[in-house]
This record gives sequence, structure tokens and C-alpha cells, in this order.
Amino acid sequence: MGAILRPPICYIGYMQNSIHPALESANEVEPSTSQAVKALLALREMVLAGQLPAGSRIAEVAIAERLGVSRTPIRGALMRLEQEGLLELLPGGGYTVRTFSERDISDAIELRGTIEGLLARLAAERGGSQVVLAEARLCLDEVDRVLAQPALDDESFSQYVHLNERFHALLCEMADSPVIARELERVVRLPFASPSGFVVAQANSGRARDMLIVAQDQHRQVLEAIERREGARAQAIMCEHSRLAQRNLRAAQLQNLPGVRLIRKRG
Amino acid sequence: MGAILRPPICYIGYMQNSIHPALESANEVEPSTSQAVKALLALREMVLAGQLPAGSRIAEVAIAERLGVSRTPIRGALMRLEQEGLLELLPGGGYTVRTFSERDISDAIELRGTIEGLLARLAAERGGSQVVLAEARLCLDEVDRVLAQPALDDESFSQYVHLNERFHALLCEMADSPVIARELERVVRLPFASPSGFVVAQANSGRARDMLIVAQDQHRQVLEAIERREGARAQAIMCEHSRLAQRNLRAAQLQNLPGVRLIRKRG
DNA sequence: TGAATACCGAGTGTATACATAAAATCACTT
DNA sequence: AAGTGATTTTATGTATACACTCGGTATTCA
Repeated sequence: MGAILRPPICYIGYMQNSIHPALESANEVEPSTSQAVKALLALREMVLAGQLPAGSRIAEVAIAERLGVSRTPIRGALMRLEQEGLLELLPGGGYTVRTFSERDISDAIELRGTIEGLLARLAAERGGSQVVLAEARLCLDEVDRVLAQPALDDESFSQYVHLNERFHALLCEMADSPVIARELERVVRLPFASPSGFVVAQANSGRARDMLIVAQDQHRQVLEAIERREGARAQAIMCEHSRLAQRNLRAAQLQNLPGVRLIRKRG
Repeated sequence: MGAILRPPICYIGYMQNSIHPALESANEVEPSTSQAVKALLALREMVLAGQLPAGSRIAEVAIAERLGVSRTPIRGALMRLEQEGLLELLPGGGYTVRTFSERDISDAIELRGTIEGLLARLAAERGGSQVVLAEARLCLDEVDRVLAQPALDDESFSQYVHLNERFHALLCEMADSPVIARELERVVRLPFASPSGFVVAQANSGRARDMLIVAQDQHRQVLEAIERREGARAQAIMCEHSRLAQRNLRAAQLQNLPGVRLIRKRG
């Protein structure tokens, strides 16, 4: 498990290919990655890190020379990030960093919970394959093992996040619906909407482990509901499950999360 | 109401700027529209009309000369359509037309119903502004007037579709959630997931008007539920409302719908 | 002195040229 | 004859050059 420990744990899609554009010209992480991918990852990181001033237009040329690529891949990345909802189109052309109110984030989490609830119901109704169900059980067993210790260190949290994302991915697989899975992936990319978005945020809190215990219980129950073909129950549990993130949104200290700078205080 | 009668009624986003790329060089619909917009609209039409062979790679240069623009806006349009879910990335680069199984379409409709249900619940909980509520009531009154006649002609159907989309848009406004509204718009763009996607498909059916009567009743009930702040009821009605489209998916003759060619029979 | 117009600059939108990778075809060998 | 290898060709990915639009500023006229 080669997961990085502290900062960029939160977003599902970013874990496996998280690039740090720290060094100016030394960001040759892999020679095989195309310029377009490089630009996309770097720009997303920059946006989430708050390195781009929100409100003013993003200068393409400046980004281009900063990343050492031409404007073409930059423009592609900008288009894509606008589609993802991290950027906004300006009336005169060009893009700005989008900011989110707390209610926007709350709505994003609610939407994720709703879609995951739908997935859970479909999984129950359609009855996932025994193989995937067995994998999910094993996954939860591993989580139990991680949570067995009374106090969790960073390594344990990292493992939990990994297993958590794996379970949510398995849920997708059980529902066997590429269309819905695809849209869920989009929603999860919205800042703070990820299933493990707030796990790290409260990692230092004393009740952090207790929260994870509750979440794990919900995972157990939803899997049981799916196995018993209890669709409505599975849906309800999964929807409620997302409200853990809602609670953390209010209680958590958000300093260490990527994308905090995108939250506007009032407006 | 400058709605075109027969073919391109079905997709919300396409109505106001539906371009027919019929004439080769005479598609100067507006001189102010950028090449990028032109390419996007034309390509989307081509994909939905089934003019591009599904399965094989889309040749950029061919599209470019056919539309009379360079490859740059074409590539932008391809990227965007891939994001929208109409195209698929090929492993070697390039794009293909995506095809949908009947279950994919069914899932898309279910997803739309789920999200609209969420919107209805939020609208009820948050209590939409009196202005929007009044507009919605007026909208439904107009629908009543259209449905008053015993038999509906094409003009009436067109009016219904227009009012139907307006009501769904007002629902979005009542919920007052830009984040969720944005994702709903994406889902609605999926082939056949539009709220009025199957209205036209069964326009010639004898029971067409009856279906619309049922839909209108659901609209009335959901609005009442929202006004009374009955969130769960509003959610349930709106979710069930989308199942009308599910039924039509099975029963309707789909010949006249844009995007039919994207349905693969088995697989 | 204020306002309006014109000029200049910065930056996006578009087109095209080039490089590279993939695919298809042909030849050659087994 | 079939399969594998090399070569050619075609198409995508990338960079750059150009055009045009939108702001800003300065200048001029009333």
C-alpha cells in the first residue's frame, strides 16, 4: 500500500495518480504520461490547493509556462475542470476558480448519499455476484482489524480511507450500473463530497475512532440488507451513512483538507 | 413559442439552440456563434442521429472538413461529448460513439427520478419562494388548459413538452441548489433520460393523453406536497413520476426519437 | 476640467504545421 | 498458406503562429 500519509488522501480519483507540482521543472513523474494528463492533474491540484486567485481570470499562458507545456493541453484541462465543476466559465471567455458555500457542500454530500442509496437498492434488487459480496465481506473484516486498536495512528487512518473507498467501489460493482456509477464518480469529485473526505479532517479528534465505528456498523448493515435483498433498507442506510459527512462538515476542523480555500464564508 | 414541431423536441438542453447541420456550407445560423459552439451542437446532433458509425473511431479531420472548421473546435466538442457520456475514449486515443443497453437507459431514468425526488424534498424542506410557487401553479394551470381537449394534435404535444420542461425547471428553482441542479442537467442530457423524452415517442398512441393526465396529477400532488412542506411525500411522488418514462421505455415505439440508433439490442 | 473617442495591449479563440504513435499493408520466412 | 516482421501511412497529440475581441489608458475636443 503505497498511499501517501498526510495531505492528499481525500479524493478517490486523485489517490492513484496524485502529482505534486512543487518542483518547477522536475515534475517528470513519468515520461509516458501525456502532457494533457500532466496538465489536468497539476491544474486540479493547483485549484484545490487554492494557488489560483478565486474571482479573477485564470491566465492560460502563465499556467502553460509554469507547467512547461503549451496552451493546448492547458485549454483541455481547463475545459475538463469546468465540466467537473471546479471552474466557471467567464462571460467574456476564460475561466475562474469556482467557490462553494457551505450549503453547496452540504448539497453535494446529500446528492452523493442519495445516489449511493440508489446504488445500494439496485444492488439489493439485482443481487450482486457472490464473488463481489465475498470481497465486500473481506473488506469489512479488514476494516474491523484496523479499528480493533483503541487509538489510531496516521497509518491506520490511511488504511481505513483506502478500505473505505474500496467498499464504496464494491458497492458500485454490486449495483452493476455503469451509467449511475459514472455519475456518482462525478459527484464524488466535487470538493468534500468524497466518502472519505472528512475522515482525515477529524483524524486528530478524540471521537474520530467512534465515528468510524459507527460508519463501519452502517457498512455491515447495508451489506446484510443487500444480501437479504432488502432494497429499501439498504437505500435508507446508505443515505443516512452519508450524513456522517454532513455532521463532520459542521464539526470538523478543515485546515488540512485540499479545497478548503474554495469555501467562501458567506454568500 | 417558437418550438419546432416534430423531430428535436426531446432534450431539454437542445431546444433553444437546436441546429440542423443539413446544408453543407449554409449552416451560418448566426454569425456570432463561435466555431466551438457550432461544432458542439452539430456533433451532438450527428451522434444522436446515428450518422456516425458506432464502434469505429471518429475521424477528426473528416468531421472538421464536413463542418467547415478546423480540428481545434472539433477536439473541444469531442472532449465535451465524452464528458457528457455520448462518446467513449478509445485506448489508443480518439473517440467512439457510445451505445446504451435498455438497462442503461432504464438506470438513467431511475437516476433522474431519484435526483428529482431529492430536489422535491429539498424544495419542500426549504420552502420555495412564493413567486416561484405561484409560477408553478400557473404553469400547471396552462397544462390543464392544453389537456382539456379530448384529442391532442402535434401543436398541443409541443406545448405540453414545453410546459413540462418549464415545470421541472421551476422545481429546480424551488430547491435552490445549484450543485444538484447542475448534476441533474447532466443526467437529463443522457439519451432518453429527459423528462419529456418519451412524451413524443407515444404521441400517436391512443392512451397518450391519459398518460399525460396521470403525469399532470403527479405534478399537482408534488406541488401541493411542497407547499405543505411534506418532504418525504414530495420525494416519493417525484421518484414515482419518473417511472412513467420507464413504462414508456418498454411500451413506446421509438422510431422518431433522436438517439435511437445508440441503443444496442443485446449486450 | 470632464467626457468621449481612439489607440494600444493583453489574452482568448482558431487554424495550421509538425512529431509521434498506432494501425494497416506488404513482403518474407517458416 | 499462414504467421510474423518491417515499413508505410494515417491519425492523434502537441506546439506555435495569427486574428480578433475586450479592457485600459491616454489624448483630444467641447
